[in-house]
Amino acid sequence: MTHDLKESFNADSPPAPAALAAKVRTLAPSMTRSMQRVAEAVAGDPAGCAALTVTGLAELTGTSEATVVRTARLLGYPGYRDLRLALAGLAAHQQSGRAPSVTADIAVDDPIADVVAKLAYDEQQTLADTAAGLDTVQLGAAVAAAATARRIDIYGVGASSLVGQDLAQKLARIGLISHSHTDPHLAVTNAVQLRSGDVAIAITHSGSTVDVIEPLRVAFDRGATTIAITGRPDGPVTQYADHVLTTSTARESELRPAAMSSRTSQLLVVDCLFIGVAQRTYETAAPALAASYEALAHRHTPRPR
Amino acid sequence: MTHDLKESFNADSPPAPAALAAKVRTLAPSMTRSMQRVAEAVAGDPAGCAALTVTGLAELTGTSEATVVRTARLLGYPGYRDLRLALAGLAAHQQSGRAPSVTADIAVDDPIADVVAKLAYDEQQTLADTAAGLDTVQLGAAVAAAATARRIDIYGVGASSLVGQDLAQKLARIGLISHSHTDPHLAVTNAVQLRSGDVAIAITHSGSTVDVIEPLRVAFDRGATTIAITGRPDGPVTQYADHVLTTSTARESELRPAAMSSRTSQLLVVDCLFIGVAQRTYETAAPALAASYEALAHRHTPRPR
DNA sequence: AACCCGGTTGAAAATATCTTTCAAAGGTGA
DNA sequence: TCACCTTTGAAAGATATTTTCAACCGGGTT
Repeated sequence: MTHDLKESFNADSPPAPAALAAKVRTLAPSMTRSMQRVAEAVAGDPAGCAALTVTGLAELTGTSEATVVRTARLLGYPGYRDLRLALAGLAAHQQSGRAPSVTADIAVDDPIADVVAKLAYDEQQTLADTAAGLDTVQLGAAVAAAATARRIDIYGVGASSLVGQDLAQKLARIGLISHSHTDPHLAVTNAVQLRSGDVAIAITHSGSTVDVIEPLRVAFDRGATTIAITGRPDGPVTQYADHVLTTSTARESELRPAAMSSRTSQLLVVDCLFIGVAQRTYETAAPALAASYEALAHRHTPRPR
Repeated sequence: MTHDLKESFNADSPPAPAALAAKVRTLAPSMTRSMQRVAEAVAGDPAGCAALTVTGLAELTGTSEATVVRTARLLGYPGYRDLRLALAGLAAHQQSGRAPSVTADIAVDDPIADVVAKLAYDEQQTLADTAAGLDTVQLGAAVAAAATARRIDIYGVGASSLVGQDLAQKLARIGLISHSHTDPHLAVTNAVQLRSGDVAIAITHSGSTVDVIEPLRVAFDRGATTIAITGRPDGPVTQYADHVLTTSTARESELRPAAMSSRTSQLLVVDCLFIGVAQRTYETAAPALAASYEALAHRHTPRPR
């Protein structure tokens, strides 16, 4: 049983081409120590690792062949051989794209201009990783469910609540009935009302925020279609999710909390979800968008005289 | 002597990068019949061949393993294994050469994968534009004011309110007193309380949202340091702003409302502001960040696996 | 035509590489 | 502390690659 589950988790993400570094970061928390060492080596020097045999890589990382193979499996490849091929591809890919020098962590004494550059670069990277790692099949399924939903409930607390509100705002603009819940009690209270044909969306970076999992579980039990937007596709929240949308996990530093890049990543996913829904409900979405724009016009001062 | 030595001696030791097709053509005449068949297959479909084992390629070309290895040697690789790695790299390289179509607008009938790519690309572009257009002097001044402020009030409505909340959340995490106001009446009511040494931040993409301008004006009149984060540096809001931080305005389409990219841009500015403040208040910010992280830990379920 | 000979080819053995198994080491909670 | 579960690597087992070597082919000579 557990074995089957693991298998399906690995299988749902087909051999990644360029999203490897992102995937390593996403999966790192669920790895054991030695596997992390291997993953680190692989992400750090794809070209170098591509030149190594299992034995070589095992020695380099101070682990065993078995661990190397296990890591390759966790990253979604059938075995080390295939990981190695992907690595070679990645290396070639990196060769063409220039790697800028702003990759360093943000330090306390960085001048403000550096902060801007590094932050912008990091967020761009996060976007690229997220896009590369997003499962379009899952996304498509989520879009289909949301587009035809009777109502859409969204759960998120902390930084994720803002993402939930953003989505709710946008969905409301195209005439869909959606609500973002922040209060865990009210969220559960509302979730009880859901039934088949409704959609519930949980947003949690950690994948293990109880305040968000609980309402999603209730919605799941009531027969609603459930969607999880999380950075931990192996986290508890996915238990109750019909569709899982994975956000990327960027490296964080002391000054740059993880919330920052997870938010960027979540927003991209949410935007994609929104656009997808807008496409499917174009007939009603387009006029609704235009109308909401019109309605807001008088809230602005007439003209910059 | 500018001519590349490596290239002229390519037949010998160095493994070919991407010039494989050319090399095949050059060396074809000196190949035997079955080797030509192998070389042809390899040059014709690098990606496909990279997926095959020696035996597979031998069968595909109707030859033997030995011939495949011989061909690999002739092409300059130590053996088939290395040819295969090069092939994988070549395939990835070719793959990357096609992506200029993402610059187009998002259409109603775009497949979901295109939506993801275009959206990610657009938001990356927005980030780059914002970073390039941000006035670091103004930012520095804003940071200085915020870092020493008695309290920080933030005004934003609609999509911008989420950005304001995001900033308030983060500032709270490093121990600063800040509040994000959404209700225009309450915002004004609170603004009246401000005085010199306080900071007021208005966030509005259009630069002319009355609900946001009004409280900023009040704060300005009361002597607080005022900051405007806007996409229209010539808009009415800047009248009452001591420091103006400009966000970028990306082109929008019917399906992609301006709110999307303005939000991305605003968030980057807000993040920069936050990091800047965190740097200046590092002594208190660092422990506060750590503490808030600790406090949240128990809100997650203990074991993710 | 029959024969020889250098070059070409593939079957199978030899080797290298990858994968699986399994028991010991390490850690965790009762 | 002990029992239990997880993690780990050594070695056995399975595949893939390389090498070996004898058969084969084609053309020129007797």
